[in-house]
Amino acid sequence: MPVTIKVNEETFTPRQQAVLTAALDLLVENGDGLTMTAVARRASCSKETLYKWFGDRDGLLTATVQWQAAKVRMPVVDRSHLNAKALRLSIEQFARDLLTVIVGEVSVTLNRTAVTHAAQEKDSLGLIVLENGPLAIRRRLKPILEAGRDARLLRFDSSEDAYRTFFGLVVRDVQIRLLLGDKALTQSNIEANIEADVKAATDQFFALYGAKANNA
Amino acid sequence: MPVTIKVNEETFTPRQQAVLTAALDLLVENGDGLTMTAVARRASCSKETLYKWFGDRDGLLTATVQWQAAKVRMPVVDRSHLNAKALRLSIEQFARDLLTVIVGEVSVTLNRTAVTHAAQEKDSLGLIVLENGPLAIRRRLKPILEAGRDARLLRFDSSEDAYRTFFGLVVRDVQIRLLLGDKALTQSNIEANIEADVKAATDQFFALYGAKANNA
DNA sequence: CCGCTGGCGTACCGTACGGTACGGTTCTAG
DNA sequence: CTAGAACCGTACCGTACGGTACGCCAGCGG
Repeated sequence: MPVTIKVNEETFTPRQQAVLTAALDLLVENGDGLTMTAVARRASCSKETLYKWFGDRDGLLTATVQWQAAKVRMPVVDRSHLNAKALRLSIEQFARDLLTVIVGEVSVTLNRTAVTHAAQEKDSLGLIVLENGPLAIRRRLKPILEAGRDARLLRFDSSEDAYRTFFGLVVRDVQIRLLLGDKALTQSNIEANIEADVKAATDQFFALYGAKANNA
Repeated sequence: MPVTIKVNEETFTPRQQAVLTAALDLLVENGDGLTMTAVARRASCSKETLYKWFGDRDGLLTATVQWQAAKVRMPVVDRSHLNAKALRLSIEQFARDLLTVIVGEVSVTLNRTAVTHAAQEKDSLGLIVLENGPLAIRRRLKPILEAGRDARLLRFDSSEDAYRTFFGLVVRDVQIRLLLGDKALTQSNIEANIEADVKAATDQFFALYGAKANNA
């Protein structure tokens, strides 16, 4: 019952990772209709093993989400020599990574699962996704923004506000529409426009927070 | 089995509305742990009646979501005489309404339910929420934006892009964090800042799309 | 007063699924 | 070769819940 909280570098054996992969696949395919029996069959393992390793269904779900979420690694941009061009490229890269991740099928599935979970006062999954999603972005983006400000390339009072504006400009209504299953947003449809959207968002961000207003 | 699709003005009797209210209350309280038995008990009606009226569980859920979603009515702003001040007030009002709705407990619950539903290729609820949420905003906002453009108060190529930017600037990361159950966002916490956020978003929107850049 | 319809309450059924038990098999250690 | 651990496969149990059946009462037209 007291499932060992997998804090951070919980190392899963390859076999366990295979199980988690199977679980994730099932999650992506069948939505939250994830069955212990189904996972066991897909992973060619016994249910007893599942319970031995992960405690219960929630434990398996948590491990899966956590394990996958931790794999999303935003590239760290170096903020050593910051000129205008480098800053812009960094921001743009952030926007690109953010959009690419959010649009991905895995991300949509994970977010849906976490939201579902949060709808039953079991907020553990929600917190994990939150931590590895928006908050991770924030942690990584803020230093860059502040470096930009120190270099007089950006202008803002609160880096928190700047980050949230950035998030809004990039994500817009895409994520919620994907979560709600908007058929008008096909994968290919979005991916084709990612570059344009990234550029637009970056332009807008600099228009709002650039030290000198640039009317692109 | 063929649940009659409640297209639009499906008039529910007062008794039925009471049932739907009960269902909505349970949804808000217990998340998606909505049980037919629980609804019947709460509404003091029999399960048989529920099935007679709504067909099955999904039918009840759909009716509830649809009925509630339809109650969210954005005030229509008159776009007869558009000066800069009136336009700004309209936009601001939109931002305020949008944020207020999105932040509300009912909205969070409905969106969570719809997302959960969408996670099981049953996208009906997702479509309903989508239709009455983001898309409703879009339908109502676009004419105003275009009127603003025609009056040379706004400048943009695509009203679609302008709408989406507006959405992003207003909503930012608030909705997804609420859906994921972020404890740092308490109801009161947000509501206290709504006015400031609304003003900031409006300022930013006009900075990006105003005919003349105003450096507020 | 009689019968009928609508709806309440409850008991009931079937099933799906979380969780457990157990026999059989492979692998490793000594 | 033997003992034991790990694990697979499967059968099994308990329960929760969607959905149905039925008995009962209230209101109402005749």
